[in-house]
Amino acid sequence: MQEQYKSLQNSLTVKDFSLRKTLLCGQTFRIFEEGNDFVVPFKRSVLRLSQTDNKLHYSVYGEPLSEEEIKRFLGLNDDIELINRELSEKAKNFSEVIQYGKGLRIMRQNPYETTISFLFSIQSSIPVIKKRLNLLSEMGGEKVETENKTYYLFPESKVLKRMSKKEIKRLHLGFREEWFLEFIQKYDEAFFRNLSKKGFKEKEKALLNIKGIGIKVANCILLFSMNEPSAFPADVWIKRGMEKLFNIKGSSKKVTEAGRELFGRFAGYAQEYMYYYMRSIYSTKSFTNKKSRGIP
DNA sequence: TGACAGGAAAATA
DNA sequence: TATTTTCCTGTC
Repeated sequence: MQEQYKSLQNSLTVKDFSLRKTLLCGQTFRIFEEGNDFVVPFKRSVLRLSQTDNKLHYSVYGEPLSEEEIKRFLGLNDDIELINRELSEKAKNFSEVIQYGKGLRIMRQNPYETTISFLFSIQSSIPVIKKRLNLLSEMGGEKVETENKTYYLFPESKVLKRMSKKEIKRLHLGFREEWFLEFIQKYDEAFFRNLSKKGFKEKEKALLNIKGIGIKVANCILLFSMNEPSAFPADVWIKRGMEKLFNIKGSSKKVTEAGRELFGRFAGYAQEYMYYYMRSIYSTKSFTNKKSRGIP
């Protein structure tokens, strides 16, 4: 049993930041709501986060984390004023979309975990993806205790490599199962650490080489975990948005290329703003609830 | 309870 | 090279 650590509650001052939007805009899946708190496993720790106006409150369980690690994780180092200014200059009539999603940040997540998350996301709704990832973590991740609940870290590659086919069947992955089995045998955290040092095209090519990863998932991994803010994943919502706002339609590849061309180096932020905007306005599902509306 | 949501790969044109 | 078909699970 590892030694458990809990920090005192700390807080840091934030500007143009919405914790809720950032965590609920589809870039990350393993988030747990406890009242006003969000509990998020990260690295070898569990973070408890909450926000009041321009204060972000956090405590850490498991292993200690520096303030800098937390800021990087939540995209708090991004120059959001520069990004928003540049995006509204590049695309006409996009200010309303930016205004709507204001506070969203692109997170910097672990690429190994993010790759598995988006492999699981193929042809799946968010609640289904969450269920699979949480079950996988309970099966192979280390426990971290908090006051009222036990959480599980995302499993390491060495643990997943030892998992039996029978155990993996419990995830109900369907046609994704053979991609996952191949992935955990062939790849590990070190592969992604090395790949992260390369350029955009080389990263994208290596990701597309993984069975089960196409243009959309590759761009999700680049954007959410490989520090490539120009990546532009085109899912159904982005396709709807690009058609509605700019009359651009076509395959995922075509829409991704058009989005990167239109928005430039911060296209990923445009993508997240558009995703949030389209889902909030057009979704009939729970995403459009009171909670996610109009929060700072 | 059957329609529907959700991407990649293989097959086909 | 571009388009169509097939794959599977969970939800409402």
